[in-house]
Amino acid sequence: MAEEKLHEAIDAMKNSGVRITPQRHAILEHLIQSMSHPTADEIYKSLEGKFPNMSVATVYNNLRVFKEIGLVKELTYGDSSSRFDCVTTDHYHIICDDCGKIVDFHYPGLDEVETLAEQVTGFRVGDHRMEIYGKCPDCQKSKH
Amino acid sequence: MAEEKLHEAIDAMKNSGVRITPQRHAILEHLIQSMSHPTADEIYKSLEGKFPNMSVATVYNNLRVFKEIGLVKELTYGDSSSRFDCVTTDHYHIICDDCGKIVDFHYPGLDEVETLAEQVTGFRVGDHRMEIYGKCPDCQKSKH
DNA sequence: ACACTATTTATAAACATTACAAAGTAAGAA
DNA sequence: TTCTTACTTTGTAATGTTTATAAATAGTGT
Ligand SMILES: [Mn+2]
Ligand SMILES: [Mn+2]
Ligand SMILES: [Zn+2]
Ligand SMILES: [Zn+2]
Repeated sequence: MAEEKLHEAIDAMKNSGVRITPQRHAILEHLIQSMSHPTADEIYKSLEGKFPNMSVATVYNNLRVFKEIGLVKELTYGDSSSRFDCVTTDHYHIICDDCGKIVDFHYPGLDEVETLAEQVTGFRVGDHRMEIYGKCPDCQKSKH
Repeated sequence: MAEEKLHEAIDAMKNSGVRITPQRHAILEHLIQSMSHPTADEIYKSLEGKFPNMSVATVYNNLRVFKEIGLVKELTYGDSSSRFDCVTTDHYHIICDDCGKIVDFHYPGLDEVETLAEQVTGFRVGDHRMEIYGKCPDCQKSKH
């Protein structure tokens, strides 16, 4: 399943004329296998073992390339650094205020809100984003 | 109306034991009168004339103070710098992809989504955020 | 006026991200 | 396979926003 997704991603790169380098392969693999929403630096650190000489700029460069060909989405929250999501199908996120955990969460698109916004503001709507904030089950248990 | 809002803000500061300084007064006044969502640096630059010696740190410090006593909200988008909103009643924003314009937009809270997310994820939900992206009327006209 | 504390200022530091140039490499052509 | 070339990686410097720090300043209550 993850294997399959990686192959699809590599095909997408070939079709876009983007070269497949060992670094790109590893970054994609990490994104797909981790099943999380890592920061550029987390990816960089997780690949230190395999690529002791890889530059952090390479991670940033390639995440941008992946974004451009639609392989990943960038998630920008208030905190310092962006996170990256290789699940590009529409979904929302719910985020723990205490520990920062990010969990995927599906819901039909908010078409009504988009339509109303279009009517009220005169904008031509293209997209929207939504996140929900709260306390995750683990953090609810700890009596802090 | 803006005058009134400023007075309310000053009262809130008094009640919170926060001193009223000329800088704080000016920052609040700018936030209220501009009717926009300025960055810290935009506020800083707009007050250069009146306060040639004001430090940019003062702007950041005071925006944090205002946030703590609930006078402003910080808006963090993907781009580099935070924006600040002195309208603290619940509302959403629609943002132009081309020129960055931010327009307020009212809609009943998305209670359904919050409830569903709570059930599906086990999180205890506290809050949510949503923005809509599109092309503003002005940018639609220009044939770029 | 005095004392006390909050605030401002100037500056340096932190941090994520991008820019740049030189060295290295993937991929197609010969 | 070897060659060629444009793309990629690397190392480092630069950028831009925000925070930390310490000394100077200014509100506030006595
Ligand atoms: Mn996700
Ligand atoms: Mn607003
Ligand atoms: Zn948590
Ligand atoms: Zn616009």
